[in-house]
Amino acid sequence: MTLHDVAREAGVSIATASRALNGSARNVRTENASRVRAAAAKLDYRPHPSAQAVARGSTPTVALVVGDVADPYFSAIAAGVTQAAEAAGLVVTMAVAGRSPQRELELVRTLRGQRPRVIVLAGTRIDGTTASTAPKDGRAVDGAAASAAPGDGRAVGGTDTRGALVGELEEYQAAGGRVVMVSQRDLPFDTVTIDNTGGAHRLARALAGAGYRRFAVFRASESVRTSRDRVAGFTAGLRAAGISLDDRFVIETEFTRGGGYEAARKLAERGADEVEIVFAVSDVMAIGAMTAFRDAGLVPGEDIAVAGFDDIDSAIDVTPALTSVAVPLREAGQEAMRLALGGGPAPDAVQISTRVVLRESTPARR
Amino acid sequence: MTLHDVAREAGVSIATASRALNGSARNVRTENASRVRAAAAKLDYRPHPSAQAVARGSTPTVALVVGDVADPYFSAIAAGVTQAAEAAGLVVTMAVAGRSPQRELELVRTLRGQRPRVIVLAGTRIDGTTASTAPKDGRAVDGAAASAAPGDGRAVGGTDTRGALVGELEEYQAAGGRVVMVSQRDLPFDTVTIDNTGGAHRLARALAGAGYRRFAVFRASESVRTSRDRVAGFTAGLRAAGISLDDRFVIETEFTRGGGYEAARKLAERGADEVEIVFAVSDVMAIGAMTAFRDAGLVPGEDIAVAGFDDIDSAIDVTPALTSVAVPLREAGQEAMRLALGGGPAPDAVQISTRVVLRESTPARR
DNA sequence: TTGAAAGCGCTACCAG
DNA sequence: CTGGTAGCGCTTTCAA
Repeated sequence: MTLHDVAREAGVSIATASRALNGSARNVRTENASRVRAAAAKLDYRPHPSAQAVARGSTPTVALVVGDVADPYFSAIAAGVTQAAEAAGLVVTMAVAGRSPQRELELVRTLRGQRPRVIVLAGTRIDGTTASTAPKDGRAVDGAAASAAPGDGRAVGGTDTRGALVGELEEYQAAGGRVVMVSQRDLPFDTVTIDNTGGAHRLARALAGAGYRRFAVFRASESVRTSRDRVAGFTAGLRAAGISLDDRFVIETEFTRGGGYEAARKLAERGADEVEIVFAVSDVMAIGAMTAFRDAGLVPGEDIAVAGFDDIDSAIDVTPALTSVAVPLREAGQEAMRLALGGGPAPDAVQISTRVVLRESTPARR
Repeated sequence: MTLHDVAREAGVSIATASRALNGSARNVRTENASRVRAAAAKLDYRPHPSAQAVARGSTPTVALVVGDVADPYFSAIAAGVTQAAEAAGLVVTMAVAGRSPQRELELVRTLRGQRPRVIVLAGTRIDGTTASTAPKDGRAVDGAAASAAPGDGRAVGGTDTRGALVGELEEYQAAGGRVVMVSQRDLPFDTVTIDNTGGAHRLARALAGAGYRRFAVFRASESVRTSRDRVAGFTAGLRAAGISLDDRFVIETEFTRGGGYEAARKLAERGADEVEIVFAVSDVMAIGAMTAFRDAGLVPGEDIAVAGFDDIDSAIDVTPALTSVAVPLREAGQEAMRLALGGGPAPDAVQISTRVVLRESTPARR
């Protein structure tokens, strides 16, 4: 079952057998090649990837680090990466960072040991690698100081674990590995980003076009870049349509279903007559908000319109169906592999575009 | 950066360094051991898993085969497996079979090459490994003929690819590997199953207890074991409560959202006055059904009650919130690892229990 | 306890 | 084009 056996069975040297089975192109006489293949088939030979790895110095694998497999956000990306990787003959090894920067660093270290061809980091949507367990007071040290422009939020991220991570990845890259970040820009690696700003911009214009004038926005904390970008794009879109957003109706809340519920409850409580429509920066928030409105006696889509962002599956399951912006996460994953496999020089970047989907939660006015 | 360097730095032989860092227990003088560890730390040494693998003959990994990462059913299982595996210091490599038995076989072959410690197959919920691409006429040959009792549905499954798969896994197991199947029983491997029958049974009793008497059931094709089990459990539960199910109201449809919609549409069309409540064998079907009822002018939860199975996230996002049976998929994944890691002799089995969750879609009657 | 050395299975360089 | 053969980095007898 080893190459040795195959070679003997085929009556050639082990070197020839190796070449016929794996090595570079046509340097084996066709006849010999087929004898080897026959022998391999007969003996049910399977190459030993680890042995190949130690001999060549790298494994035909792509290491994928996600925050949480069960989160549709990550699993959609994972699906894309897996699909593209398998098409390229690469096996995916997946690790879960659980939104902890330390864990992420640890994993990258371990994974590097496996000598994968590619490392893909599908980070969270929070600034500074992942920030949920990071100190909130901003005194964290950022390892990649040179490029940490003040005010862009990158300073969040735990005492130097971010710097260590970047260092680790840079070494890996210098040694010939490919690194791709999904939705984390500003790092010296290939990057796939999502067009949050543009999508929100177009959504705003579409809603303005549908006749809406008085908007409310439910957004997450400033440190959530995704939220920030979406709000920025949305505001700009409104402005382009000649509409201004009243600060009183921009409500900061959690980036969760509960957050959306809470914000809507508050809004309904203090009287929502002045707003015709709510834009929540994510679908789960929007869905929570719809329930809250209903609980407060307002019928979503009639008394108050609601729009979200992400176009998650349940957007069409709720009543009324939710207007949203579709984010092709799976494509983002595929694109990440394309970047990794395409030869381009390292710090390359592509942006995945998003698409507005109007549904019954935002009926055209009049 | 190799063991060699560490050994030199510590002034010991490479063999000693190996023993100090990885090998079996206390056979190294404590002083030497700590010197080696110090050297390793100083040099930032990272062992090369592939080299270890080729030397020892196995990798500290668990190979996980799922049908589709983006499907919450699989991603929840994957999350559990990953969590437990990481806790045990194992890396997970994931492969996607895309519901094709051939692909699954191919993957197992490839994965075996990696010499993983464990192989976990999270099969589909269809009989015969995966049946979607299998012939429908039942003339398929089943490789594991001996145990293929007629009528238990196992005959479905593509010309011997199932037999080949079993053979492949048996060889692997004989060579010391551990195999665990999730939700596929009747195979000579460790198995984690979901208590579909019991859950459905309890659901039926709970609904009977809430005052319901006239039931309809939306089920999938007979070849979908999950559906079959749930229907069987449900029927038994009703019987236990002294209720019988009218065959006219057992509707076979697709195991999808669209299937649920279609079934409900038909039922509403021919008049649903005779039924008080519909049990759909999955939540997605139930949700589709709710929409269809609404489209037909019936208010779910008022004019007609609806219950599902799985307790997917959106069960609480729909209106009214859906009564369902929670299936702890993540735990199933963890349990799979526990089986694999626990020493028990191979064909062991555990069942994951399910829990009824009553919500507004099935208000108590009167 | 420790070191020397024989592999593990495969690749790739070097002569032929 | 092909066959030796020297590694790849690590584990594990086998003596010492």
